[in-house]
Parts: sequence; structure tokens; C-alpha cells
Amino acid sequence: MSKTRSSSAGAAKLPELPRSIATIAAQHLEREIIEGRLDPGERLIEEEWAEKFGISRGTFREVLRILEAFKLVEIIPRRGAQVASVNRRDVEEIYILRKHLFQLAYMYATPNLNDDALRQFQAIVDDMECVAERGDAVEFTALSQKFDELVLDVADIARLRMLIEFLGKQTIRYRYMGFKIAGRIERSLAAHKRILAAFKAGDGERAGAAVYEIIEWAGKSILSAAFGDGPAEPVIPENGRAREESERPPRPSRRKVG
Amino acid sequence: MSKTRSSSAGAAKLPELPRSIATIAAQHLEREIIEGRLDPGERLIEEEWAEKFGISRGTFREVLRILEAFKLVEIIPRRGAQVASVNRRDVEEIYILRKHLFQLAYMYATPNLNDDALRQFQAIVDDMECVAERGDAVEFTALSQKFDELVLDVADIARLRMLIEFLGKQTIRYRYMGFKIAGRIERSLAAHKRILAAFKAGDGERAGAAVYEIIEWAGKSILSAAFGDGPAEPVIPENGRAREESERPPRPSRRKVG
DNA sequence: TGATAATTAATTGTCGACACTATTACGTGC
DNA sequence: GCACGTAATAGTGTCGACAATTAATTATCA
Repeated sequence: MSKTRSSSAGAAKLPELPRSIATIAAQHLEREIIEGRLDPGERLIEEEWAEKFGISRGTFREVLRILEAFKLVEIIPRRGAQVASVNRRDVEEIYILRKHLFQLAYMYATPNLNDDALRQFQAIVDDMECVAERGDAVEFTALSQKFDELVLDVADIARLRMLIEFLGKQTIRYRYMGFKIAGRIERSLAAHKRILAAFKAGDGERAGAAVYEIIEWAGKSILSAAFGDGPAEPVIPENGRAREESERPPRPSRRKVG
Repeated sequence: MSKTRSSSAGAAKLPELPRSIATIAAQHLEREIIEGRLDPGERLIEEEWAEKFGISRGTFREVLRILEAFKLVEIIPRRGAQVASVNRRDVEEIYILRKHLFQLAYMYATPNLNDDALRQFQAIVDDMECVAERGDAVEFTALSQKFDELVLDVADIARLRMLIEFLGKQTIRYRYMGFKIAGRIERSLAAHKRILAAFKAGDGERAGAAVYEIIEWAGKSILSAAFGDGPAEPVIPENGRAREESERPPRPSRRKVG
């Protein structure tokens, strides 16, 4: 539904340009990584995966390059590729940016809202309310994402969507943890109600502030859920400042087990 | 100097991991595109360029994938790659985001400032003042970029830098136009003085507001310089909203001339 | 027994070739 | 002269093979 991104009206019917095999394979591997079926740091052996996808190594190499650009895999020259790992600091960073970017999206969306869009937002919030009673976290998250998607459609800044997607892909693994966080649904629902009200009032500032807050809260929750509490890793720079490679699997071991 | 990004202290001495040939070639082609030596829409024939770089087509294909991720080339399956084109709306978008992202950078940098960093900023502004008297736009721009780089170092949010770079690469072609804009140096110099003062006062808000303004102004100037005035292309959607592919070279013609 | 050096195996880097497709150029009929 | 269909050609899609390099294993020596 949000896949084709043909949000509102039964819009466009682009010629649906054929996607290259590399792109398709990239999307598949991306899902594997994003949805956590592959562990961070896990090696991605070209021949192995090429065979899995039924493509040649050369083509799979393109796949790796694509995913490298999204920071989903790390390519170490002459040593191979591995699933990118995300440490605590990375998640902190991403959530800092995420909250600001969504704030922008919601702010820029507001003046573009029309009655039709407002109705759609209202419908989603209604659904949320319904789902919240059941306590269905998975479905609630889907609705929340639908809401965000629609906002991005309305904001109509293609690159803003790209930036958010770029960051989002790197944290979905962790966002799934959000399911279990106590009070998440209630908070999020309340936030969305506030946002909807702000939308109706044409108050972009307030809408933006509301997402900002809820994302900030979500970020903190996920951080403590995933990495335990404490104000970020102690981060004791060796010489002034050199976090960077602080935490990394010792080295991709050649054989899985032996 | 800003190349190695070893900002302040004579930091780190990472093993300087060897870069793959594809990465290097990608950087070269990137420069060609970014610095405007290749026209937007120009076809990039694999064999041709592979030979130019002394690499094989397969490797150049990786190059194309890398640059595609940065939106510097467009790959149309079964039809080939071409230098990405940027229309007026793209530039508008990019500048909207650019000003917000830099605002963030400057805001987040402020609390991290120490005396050493402040001295460096002071030095750059001094240089700027000097260069401004000569009216050397090129050198002034270099200093301005150095200033930005340093801010990003201090802000210390790796992904913020990435996002800014991502957007920046797509507009350098146009930013060069900024050289010629009347009053640019004076305005920019004044802005940087304000920023420096804000930094010294530890006032991130003010610093952020200052960059925001100067970038907004720069964006507008470049827009009118590059595309003429008028409030964005008329953008008359065919069916609700479908700008997207509005303006694009008719199709990459097979042969250059005939 | 522990450390170091030679050997072996696994995996990446790179290339050249062939198959396939889309675009152009040409030719035929109306 | 124009529309349509057909042949030629440029260029991409894909593959398999070989060379180079790194990491793991074994052998050697103190």
C-alpha cells in the first residue's frame, strides 16, 4: 500500500520502468538485513549469495555497492563485505536527525493540507484508536508509518523523504524493539491526536513540535531498551577524539563455525 | 587539510585502508560531474569510460552504482546511464534542506566549542576579511567551506555530514554560479562574523539562525541566476500532483551527433 | 610448549566473451 | 511523401574463468 507510494488519488500510471535484477536482489538483501534476519557483522560472501539469488558474482557485486551506499553493508577492500553494524552512538545520531527531519516534514506538510488529506489523516487516527484498544503494537506501527508516509507525500519534498528513508533503514532493526516499550501506543496515539488537531488548525509549528517530542521519546526508549541506560557509552577517547571505530567485531572470521 | 578530516589535534593514524579501484574511479567520475565538465543528461557509455579509466566494464558498472546512489547518475535499465540532471525544483528542494541541516550543524556545534576551535574559527574569519578586500570569490568560497567543515567536525554528528554532503554534491555545479552574484562576499562575511560572535557567546540559536539566513539568501540568488526569476516553475500538475518527471531531456540519443 | 615461518585453502579482483535488447537506418507499399 | 515493417548496429546484461591476496592451517625450530 505504501509500497507503490501512489498515496492519495488513483494517481499516475508511470510506464513502470523495468527494474534491473541487481536492484531487485538489492531490495531482497536489504530486507534480510533491515528485518534483522542477518546479524550485524555477518560476512556476505559473494559466491554464496550470488548463488542464492541465482545471479552471477559480478551482478551481486553491484548489489553490494548499492547497499553500501545506504550504509547497510560495509565493504572492506580485498577482505569482503559484511552486514553493517550499528552501535549505540549511531542510534543516538540517527534519532537526533530523525526527529529534526520529521519535524521539518510535518511543518512543511501543514500548509499543503487540503480537506481530502485531512480526512485521510483523520481516518488513520481513528484506526489507531481502534487498534490501540486491542493493544496490537504491530498494526499500530503500520498505521503510524502510513501516517508518516502520507505526511511526506503532502510535504512533497522528495529529498526529505530520501534522507528519512536513508536513516530509517539503518534503525529498523531497533525500531522493532519499540514494540515492547511500555506506554508506547498510548503516547504515540496521544501525539497523533495532537498532530491531527494542529493540522486542522493549520499550525505547522505545533505539529512539528509534537512529532519531534514523540520521536525523541521513542529514541530514548529504544536506546535504553537496546543498549541499557546510562548516558551514552562512556566514550573515552584515546587521543582527544577518536570514537569512530571503537566498537566493531574483532574481524570477520573466515568460516562461520568450522 | 580538510581532506583527511583530522580536524583539530594531530589525531588518529588509521591504517589508511586501501581503497578499491572502483571507489577511486567513482571519485574521479564524480569530480567530472560535480565540477560541470559533463553535461546533465549526457550518456555514460560503459565501454568508453571503462577504457578511459583503464578498468573493465564490470568494474565501471560498480562505479555507476555508487554514483547512482548519490543521485549523480541515473541508470535506466537496458538503456544505459546518464549524468543526472537537476531542475529548478530540485535546487529549491536542496536549498530548503540545506539551510535546515546547516542550522542543525551550527546549533549542535556550539556547545562543543572549546578555545582551540574558537581560535581556528577566528583565524578563518580573519582570512576571509583579508580575502574579501581583494574580492577573490574563489578563495573566499574555499574559506567558507573550510569553516563549514570545521563546524561539522565540532558538531560531531557523522551522519549529518553525510546528509549535507549528499545534497551538496548535487548542487555544486550551481554553487559555482554563486561566485558571480553581487554582494555575496559582503553578505557572507557579515554572516560569518555574526556566527563567530554567537559561537563566542555560546549562543547556538543565533549561530544557527545566521547560517540559515545566509544559505536561504544564497539559494534564492542561485535560483534566479540559474533559472531566472519567477516563483518556481508553474508546475501545473496533470492529475492532482505529478511533477516528478516533468522536465527531462527527451531521451538519451544514441549517438552524440551523427 | 610456544612462537614463528611455510603451506594451503578460501574468497575477492579483474577481465574478456557471448547473448540479448533497443535504437537507428533502411526499404517497401500505399 | 508518409507510414509502416525489416535489417543492421551499438550497447547493455550476464556469465565463467583466471589471477591475486588474504586468512587459516600446518610444520618447524628454539
